[in-house]
Amino acid sequence: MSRIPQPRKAPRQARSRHAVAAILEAAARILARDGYAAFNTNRVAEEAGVGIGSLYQYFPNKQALVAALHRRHGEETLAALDRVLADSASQPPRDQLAAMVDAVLALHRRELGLHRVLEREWPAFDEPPASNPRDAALRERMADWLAESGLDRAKAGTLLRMADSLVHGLLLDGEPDAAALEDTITDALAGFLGLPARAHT
Amino acid sequence: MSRIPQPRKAPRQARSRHAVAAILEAAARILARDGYAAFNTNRVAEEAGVGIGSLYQYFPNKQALVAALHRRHGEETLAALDRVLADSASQPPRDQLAAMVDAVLALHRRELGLHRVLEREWPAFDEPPASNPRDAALRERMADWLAESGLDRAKAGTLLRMADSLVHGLLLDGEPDAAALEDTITDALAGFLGLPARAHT
Amino acid sequence: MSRIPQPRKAPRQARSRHAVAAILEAAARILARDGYAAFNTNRVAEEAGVGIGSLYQYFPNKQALVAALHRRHGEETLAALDRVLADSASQPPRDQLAAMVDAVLALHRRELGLHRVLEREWPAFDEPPASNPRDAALRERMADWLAESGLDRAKAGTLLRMADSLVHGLLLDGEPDAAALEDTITDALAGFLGLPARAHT
Amino acid sequence: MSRIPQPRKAPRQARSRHAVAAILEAAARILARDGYAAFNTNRVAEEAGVGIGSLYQYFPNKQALVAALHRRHGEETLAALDRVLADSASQPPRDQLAAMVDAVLALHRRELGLHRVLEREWPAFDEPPASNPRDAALRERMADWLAESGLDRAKAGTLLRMADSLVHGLLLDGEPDAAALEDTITDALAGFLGLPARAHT
DNA sequence: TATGAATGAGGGTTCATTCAT
DNA sequence: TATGAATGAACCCTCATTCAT
Repeated sequence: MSRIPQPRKAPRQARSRHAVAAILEAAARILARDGYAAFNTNRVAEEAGVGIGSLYQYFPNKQALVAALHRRHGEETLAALDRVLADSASQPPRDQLAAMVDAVLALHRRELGLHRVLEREWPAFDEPPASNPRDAALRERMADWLAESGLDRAKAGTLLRMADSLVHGLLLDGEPDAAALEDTITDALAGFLGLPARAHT
Repeated sequence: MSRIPQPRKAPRQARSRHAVAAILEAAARILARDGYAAFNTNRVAEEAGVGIGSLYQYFPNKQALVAALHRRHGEETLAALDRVLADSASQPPRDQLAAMVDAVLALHRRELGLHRVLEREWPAFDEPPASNPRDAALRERMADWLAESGLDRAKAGTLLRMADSLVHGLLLDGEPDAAALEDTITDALAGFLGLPARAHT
Repeated sequence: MSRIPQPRKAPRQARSRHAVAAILEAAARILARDGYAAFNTNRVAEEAGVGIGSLYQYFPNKQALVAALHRRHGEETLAALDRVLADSASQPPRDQLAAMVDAVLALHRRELGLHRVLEREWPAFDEPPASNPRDAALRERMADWLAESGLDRAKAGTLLRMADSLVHGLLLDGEPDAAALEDTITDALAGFLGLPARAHT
Repeated sequence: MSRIPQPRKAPRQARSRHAVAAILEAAARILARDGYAAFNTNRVAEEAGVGIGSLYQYFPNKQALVAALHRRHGEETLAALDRVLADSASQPPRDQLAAMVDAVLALHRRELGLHRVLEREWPAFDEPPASNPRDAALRERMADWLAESGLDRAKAGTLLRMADSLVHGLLLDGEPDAAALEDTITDALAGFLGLPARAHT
């Protein structure tokens, strides 16, 4: 119960890669549609159109499935932020921040149900969720951006966790009228960073 | 799986009230100490020194136990905020906000493990967590305070969820050096509310 | 995988004692009739007319079932030997030995199939089978008898293992014509102990 | 579950013979090192450096693997006894017997772990273990020796089973101080055969 | 009212075996 | 001929809940 499990073997053949993808898709679908309570390995295998044995050939246990989903989400987030930073290089920090919030929110809106479960019902692992290479890369990216913007590098970690918490807390559980969410979150993050308030709203 | 279950009967006799309290204590203890995975009704009854049958006399099912803990937490939060508002009636909004953040953080620091589980591993119920009388009262209190402080009443709901998200996201998963957490969260909330930044830190 | 499991709880009520007995009976029956391959906990529970959950209330796992059967066998053996020694106190060692062999063989003939499995298919536990209080008592009894008979106390352990091996090896796998088995085994044991050969055969 | 399976095909080419040998080696190694619980066909194939499909080309099923190991052991025993009888042709029966016991014990001491499993955890087959050509040859050899030594031919079968039981029962489960095991077993066998006790010990 | 023995659906995981490549 | 991905029956065990006492 101590290590976050890794995929058992890297799928090398085409058939395998397809199976792994199908399993992950099915897992995400079930998690999003029915919640963690309905998420069991037999169901995932069935929904993936794969034998239960095949599932266990690529994932050593149930947790590894969820871990893989998490990993995928982290990678998507990293890619999105990189894109945003590249596209908004010349803008003032306040606007860059807003653009990043926009991007992350868009990412989460795409798979609301899944992220709700991923965030809220992740069965407790021992390891703090933030101690993986993806999150480290994310932190590094943010720290660089903060420095370039004349802000405090050291706030990167807290900024990320703050953003994550707000996205999940406000988007996932929020009322459906959460239209101005981008502004809401951006204002809060800006407040934390000490950026000036928007001119007027 | 559709309604949040209520306690089956109000304990009217002294013995009953004692049993209910013991059960709730045991539940909180197990959740805090061992996590949701170890939280099962037989264990709770045993730890409470009560027969499993008795547990089901006061709680219709497992979820009702967790719901009761949530309720208790909501009530403590409400009481704490009331106290803070009464004590800081004459201060500027920024300071009142900081005092409230302090109080809520103190509340959570007291039972870190429990709140982590309560927040993160609460099995999905259908009902949005915010639709109960306690949360409504909390929202009302905040709305009143916002109005008195010359701010936007309508932001009460978002403010509360934001505060909750940040407390959990930063305190519960945070690094141990979370000393300046009060300032961090207060700054973010102030940013959201449009309050001026602190003079300097 | 290191300790031989003990019964989970001592059955205190009449109903429980009955359940435990039924489970043990069923386990013995299945082992004897169908072998270890067919011995699974669900089948045992079914054959015992008991829910699988009840089985696990009294036995922490599958091995504990087999261990309990072993224990029972050891106790029966001990009782039988005590009886024989009491009944043949005045006879010469050679005859006492023969009487003991007779008794043990009779014990095994009663439940041939079960003992075959118990002896041969016991899934490897880490603990050497002989390190339990029952076997210690058995060894003690034999050592005393050897001393009283003017023989070497130290041979008790080997004598017992030798007897056990021969009973199982010759009776359980033996040809059906194993009529003179008593003499065969007694002669071998007597040979080991240095007792004079029978007058004539 | 009714017939002891034979190797599916005799390996005629060099490559095949090598594969079969590697598989058998791996099987013996796993059995000796990790016990029957860890003995599964996929693991054997992997340890042998062979595809699981190849394993099933030479062995129709798992049992065939164990059967082959048994066969190998029988052949080694037969060869060893032949050698001993040839070398001790002129000695008295008692000494020849002791020499045979020595040889068999030496054989077993070489692969203690393996034989322990082979003897104790062999999953029940229907066929009595003694009804194969190797055992028949062994019995024949013993019967001839008994006759030459002026003893009862008919005791060959029992003698063999007795020897086998004692070797396994005393050596495999025995205490480490089993130094005098040769004498112990020889005395017992001599007792059974009616040979005179050793002069003095 | 309190108890706790009994239940059994359900779920994670293994592994002998097959068969397409 | 050799491979190893795929399979799924089977099995051990948990735990929420009931109900006879």
